Amino acid sequence: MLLSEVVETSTAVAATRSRLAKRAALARALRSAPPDEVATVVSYLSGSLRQRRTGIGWAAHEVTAPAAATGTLEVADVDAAFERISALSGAGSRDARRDALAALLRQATAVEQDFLWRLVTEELRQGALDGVMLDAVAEAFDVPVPAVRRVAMLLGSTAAAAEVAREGQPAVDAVGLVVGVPVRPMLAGTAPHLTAALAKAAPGGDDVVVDRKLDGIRIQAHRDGDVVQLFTRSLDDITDRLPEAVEVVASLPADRVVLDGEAIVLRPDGRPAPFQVTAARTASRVDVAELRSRAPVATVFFDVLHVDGRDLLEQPLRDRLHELSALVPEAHRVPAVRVSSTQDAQSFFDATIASGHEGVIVKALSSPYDAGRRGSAWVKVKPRHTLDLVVLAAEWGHGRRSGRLSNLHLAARDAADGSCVMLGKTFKGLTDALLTWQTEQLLALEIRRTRSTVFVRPELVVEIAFDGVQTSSRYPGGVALRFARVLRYRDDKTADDADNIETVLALHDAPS
DNA sequence: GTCTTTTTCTCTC
DNA sequence: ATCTGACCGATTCGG
DNA sequence: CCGAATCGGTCAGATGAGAGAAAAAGAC
Repeated sequence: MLLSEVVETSTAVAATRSRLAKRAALARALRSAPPDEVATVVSYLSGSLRQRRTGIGWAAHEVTAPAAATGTLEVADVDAAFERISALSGAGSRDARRDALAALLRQATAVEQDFLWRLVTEELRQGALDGVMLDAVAEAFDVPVPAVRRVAMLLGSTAAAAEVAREGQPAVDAVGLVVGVPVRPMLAGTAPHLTAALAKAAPGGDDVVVDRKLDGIRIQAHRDGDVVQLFTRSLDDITDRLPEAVEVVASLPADRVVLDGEAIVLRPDGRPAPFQVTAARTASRVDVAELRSRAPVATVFFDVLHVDGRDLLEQPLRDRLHELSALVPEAHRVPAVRVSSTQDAQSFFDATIASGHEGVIVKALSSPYDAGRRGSAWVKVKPRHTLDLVVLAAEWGHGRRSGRLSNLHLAARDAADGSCVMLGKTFKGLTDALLTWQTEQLLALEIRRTRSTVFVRPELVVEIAFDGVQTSSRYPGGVALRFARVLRYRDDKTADDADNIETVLALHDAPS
């Protein structure tokens, strides 16, 4: 299949805002793709290359090449080119990658070059990604959407699901969980407080379990006999980085098992280490033995998807938890309670926060393991902090925010001298109306600008919600806000009324 | 030529 | 990660 | 009973923080 056909489809998809029309256009392209190219076409038309890492990013935009007059590039050639590029490493590999990229771009027309850049940078912006593509696969090959969703979950990608779907429903139905092949993890929705979470997860007052939410990294463990593998939320294999988790899985009284859980570094007193400590530990690939002795990870599980030949994905959580408690000792299970009242849930939440943990996840006991979407069977609740901060600057937005000032630079006050201490940036929580309003206000306060940023007199005060304060080497106060988002502007406050840096530092739990 | 610092990318949340 | 706006199917409302 | 308004579930897109690894660039 020609790349130009894919690009034409993408253009058609981008041209309409209707999801049904996008789906129809995508389905048409999938039907005309040859069998061995379906997976690549699905990948490209949902905004991703097939290669997980290419070593090419924003900096490679320096690379330019004259455009070809006619589109003769085949999808398979593009995939092969990126396969070669992603295999390059060692000294001089950056230039080798850029040369290979330039060679590819020379074969592409101007519109194809643009499409390839958007693929490489993961910014296709055609209004359809994996979710719409999944519907399109179902339409193209006349298979029910839930069946396609199920296969995409089991095989870990919609591209792999499409290869099966094109063979028809019997092939789709024959797919089961394979121990060793990571499953897309089930995700949780969010709620502002417990009452809302309970209403969302158990609308009819159904039974729920409340899990402690640990601030570590998600781990999916597969064991087939002596072979244990660990995967992250994005299905990266990190088996070699967490030997202590491997040992836990290897010690379980089952031969073949798939578990879902969390790895987290705990302090000697059992309280959680700051997230940065767990993140650094789980990201390190060298000297794992040494790191293990300094920052051992605790491994705890909260779900089980397979035990000795039995797939449990479609079983209700109630039954899966029964299997989990029979298989995994309590020390390696996430603390959880079954609650019959909001008060019980609240006291578990309060105790969880008091012990230093992140929050809770409310789960409907009747729900199957439904991966890939952020449904309402699991709902997370975390406490929220707020501060009134001064706006120091704002950056021009991109895409649907272009022409408006979007990303705000935020600062607390230093009471000693009235100066401002920057704590981070945020673009979240802004409505279109606020975006327009703040652009006008900030331009009136402008003192200087760079290409991307407008700096202003520090007079506007904005109320910011955030999850916590973390150690920072980038910002002058040595701390930064985690997940900052705008709640509202404080027209009633001046910069002198904004919160002080001391207030922020008091919330900081320094790593030990 | 070797060691240190900076940049870029990829990953977690 | 969080958040807003948009799309769409289902349910409720107005006449 | 039919079309319009409203609601709830999802999706896309805009862009945050830090840390490690690898390669490039700088210092001498």
